[in-house]
Amino acid sequence: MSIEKILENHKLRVTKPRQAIFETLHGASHPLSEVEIAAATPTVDPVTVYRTIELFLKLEVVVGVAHGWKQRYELASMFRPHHHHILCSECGQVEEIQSEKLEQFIRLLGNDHGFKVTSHTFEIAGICARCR
Amino acid sequence: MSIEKILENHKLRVTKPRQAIFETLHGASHPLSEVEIAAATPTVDPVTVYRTIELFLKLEVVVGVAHGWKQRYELASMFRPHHHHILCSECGQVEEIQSEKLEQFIRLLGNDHGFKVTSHTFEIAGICARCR
DNA sequence: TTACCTGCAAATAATTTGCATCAGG
DNA sequence: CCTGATGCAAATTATTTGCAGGTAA
Repeated sequence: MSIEKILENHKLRVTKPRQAIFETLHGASHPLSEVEIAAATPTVDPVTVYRTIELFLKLEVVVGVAHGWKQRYELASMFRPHHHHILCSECGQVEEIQSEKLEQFIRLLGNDHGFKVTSHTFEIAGICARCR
Repeated sequence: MSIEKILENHKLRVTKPRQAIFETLHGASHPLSEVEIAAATPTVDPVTVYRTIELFLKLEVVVGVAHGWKQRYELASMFRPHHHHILCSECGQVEEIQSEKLEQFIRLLGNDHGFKVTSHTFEIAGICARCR
């Protein structure tokens, strides 16, 4: 599924700025703030960055990520393999977690509250086998 | 463990503004932004709110919570029964989730990777019953 | 007393809004 | 075309900084 297809599906226009902002996010190795996105996409007016990120959030093309004091943004799982992380607080080692059981559990949890789950954030910290 | 004790343990001063901001967070039924905290604590200068939230984050008295477009803050689990949030991306409504099954699931997931789980972050977003 | 904190003022930066124009379909 | 999207300007709001005075320990 491409960003162009998604825009078309929602009867929205495929424009240069939207593609440029998508490319910036696609090339990023870590989540970015709006200001960083604007700085990395100088051909696009910062105002348009705000409007586009808001749009991308609605379309679930990007997701917000807690980043200490502030919030940052990265492409949603649709554009990256969906996974979570488990971090060793001793040695800093990070492992990826993929668990269909977990994903299913989360959907059910939402159902219990009458919600249709569209996204989630999930990270674990602990002590890895070697550090114990 | 009280906020006063924590401040003392870190050789920091127990002041009215810090207690007032703590009380605001303690009385809140959902995560608040800095501006909301400032508005709910009119006896304290907004500048002090910023400085205090930053301090509380360092002391892990509060934690950041992703809230759609922006970031909000609430007391850390030490001060509240452990829970997570489910957010309606339409109307912004927030509900708390408490599920011992989920907590257990997370511990098992860590075990699978050889980790002893010490903490985790978990938030869901979706569309609530009313907005559907 | 004596640092640490706070409030105030003011600078800076972030975000939103209105509107004329542009361009995708 | 014709409507949605963009850029520009400008307003508004959020956040940071410096400093003088206040207050907890």
